Amino acid sequence: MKNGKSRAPNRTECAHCPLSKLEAFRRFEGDELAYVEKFKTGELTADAGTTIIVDGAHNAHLYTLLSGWAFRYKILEDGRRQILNYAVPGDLLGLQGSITGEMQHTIEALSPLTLCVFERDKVTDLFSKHPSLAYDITWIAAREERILDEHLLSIGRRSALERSAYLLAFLNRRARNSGIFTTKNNVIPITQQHVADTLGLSIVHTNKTLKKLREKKLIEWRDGGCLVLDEARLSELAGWEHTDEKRRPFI
Amino acid sequence: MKNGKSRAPNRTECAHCPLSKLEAFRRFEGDELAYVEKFKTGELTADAGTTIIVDGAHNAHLYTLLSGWAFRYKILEDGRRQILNYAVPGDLLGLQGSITGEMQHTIEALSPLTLCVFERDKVTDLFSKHPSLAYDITWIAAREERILDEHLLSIGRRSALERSAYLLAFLNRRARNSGIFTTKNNVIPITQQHVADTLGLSIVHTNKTLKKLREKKLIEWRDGGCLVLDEARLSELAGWEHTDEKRRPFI
DNA sequence: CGCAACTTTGACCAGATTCAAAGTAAGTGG
DNA sequence: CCACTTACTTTGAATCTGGTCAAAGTTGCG
Repeated sequence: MKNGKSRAPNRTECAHCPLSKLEAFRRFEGDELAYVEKFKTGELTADAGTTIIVDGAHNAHLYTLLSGWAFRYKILEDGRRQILNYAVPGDLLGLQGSITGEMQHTIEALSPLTLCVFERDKVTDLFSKHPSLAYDITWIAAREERILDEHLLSIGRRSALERSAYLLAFLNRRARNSGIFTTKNNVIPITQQHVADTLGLSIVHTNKTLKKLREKKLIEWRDGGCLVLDEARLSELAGWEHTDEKRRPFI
Repeated sequence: MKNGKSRAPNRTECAHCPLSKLEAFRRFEGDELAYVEKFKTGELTADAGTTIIVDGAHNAHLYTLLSGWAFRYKILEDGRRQILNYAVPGDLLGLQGSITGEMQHTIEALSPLTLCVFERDKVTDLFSKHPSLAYDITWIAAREERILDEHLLSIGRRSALERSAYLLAFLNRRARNSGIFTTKNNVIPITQQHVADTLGLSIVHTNKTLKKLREKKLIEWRDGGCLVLDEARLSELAGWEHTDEKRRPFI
């Protein structure tokens, strides 16, 4: 568990938020932008491998991922780890710890990242003053639920090959939609250990399964991650039909 | 898929809601009660086995389970089924379909049940007029997320025996907290097929695993369901530490 | 009584784990 | 710049958990 957190020297103004320029995200209306600007109390950057939120600890903040990748996980006492989900730009982190603020999972940076920081205490104020933003937060929570439902279906009922295909199609799709892929780098920055811990498989079997996807020319493993060559065929192999998303809200 | 839905002849007034008398639930404050009373548009009863919400369909309603048991599931094209979660009194159903209202899972009655019916359209109004209730809804969504996280950890990383122990401890605990157990009947009304489909196991292996729990005198299988004899030891066997919940909100 | 749904058991098989070890790539300090 | 370390990937072999197939037993119900 590294500690590579630091306050960002220069703060991104919400008015110039790179996310709001992307097609995948909705625009702010009326005085929402001004409110969010006030709601945001700071910015944080972290290196890959940095732990952002620790399981069991109280955390007074909520975060929106501004750039980079992160993931959430839980571990059993003997060290078995289950990765629950991944975060890409626009995702809200830390909401699960609602009310008490006591987190029940750990969040770690998968790549260098930037976070917008919000005070948990101020959420009540947001709910009173900006019902539309409150609704967005609920929408975001409901969306995370739908994703977890999909993951549960995968881990519970799909074969190792189907699961792998699902996960990589899923991550590639999310990455494309959140603008995290540049023209130069379309690699999902995960190790095979991450894949294994997400899918409930051993690392050895994961490696053998990914080999099959490689042989089918659906993916390549390179530059410290996974390059998806054919997302559509991965989805098909997994039997996964992703729902088309309209512009999604973010805060 | 049975269709045993029907409008309840007599409607429970929120002022006399049996849930608000239970220790597990929070009380309404100020004019919340009056608002919820208006927000509720009707009541529905259904027999065990009735499908309440169908995957892929649009549903204009939200429901709160007033009495009985329900469960949510998804199926793959070839019929493999994954049960995602169970609902006990006080649980909100249908929120995941936010915005569009298009559901991505099916909800089925596990026992005879009663639902309070709300209009999805009116949620915006609720968010504007009652931030505290809006906050509750978000809290409920975040809580469901935490539960799904636990399930994911179980299915992904626990052995068949641990998984079974976890599920039964979990369901027993939820049942106790929601007042669904009477003094006479403390049986969780599930079949072994339900357990199998929840845990990602085959029914044969599920049966053999449950046998071990029976031999350890942790459970009994009777009266069309599972009687938990020792919830604490089940939790221990699963390596599951449930977090103590304060009074939880409901609508 | 007879059907339908569910539970139980045994035998065999397969997918996935564990163990072991070697190969590869990137990063660090001398 | 090279030797060394660390993290990650790859492969093979043995083992085991859990799946599939098959069939019988049980329970509730019309």
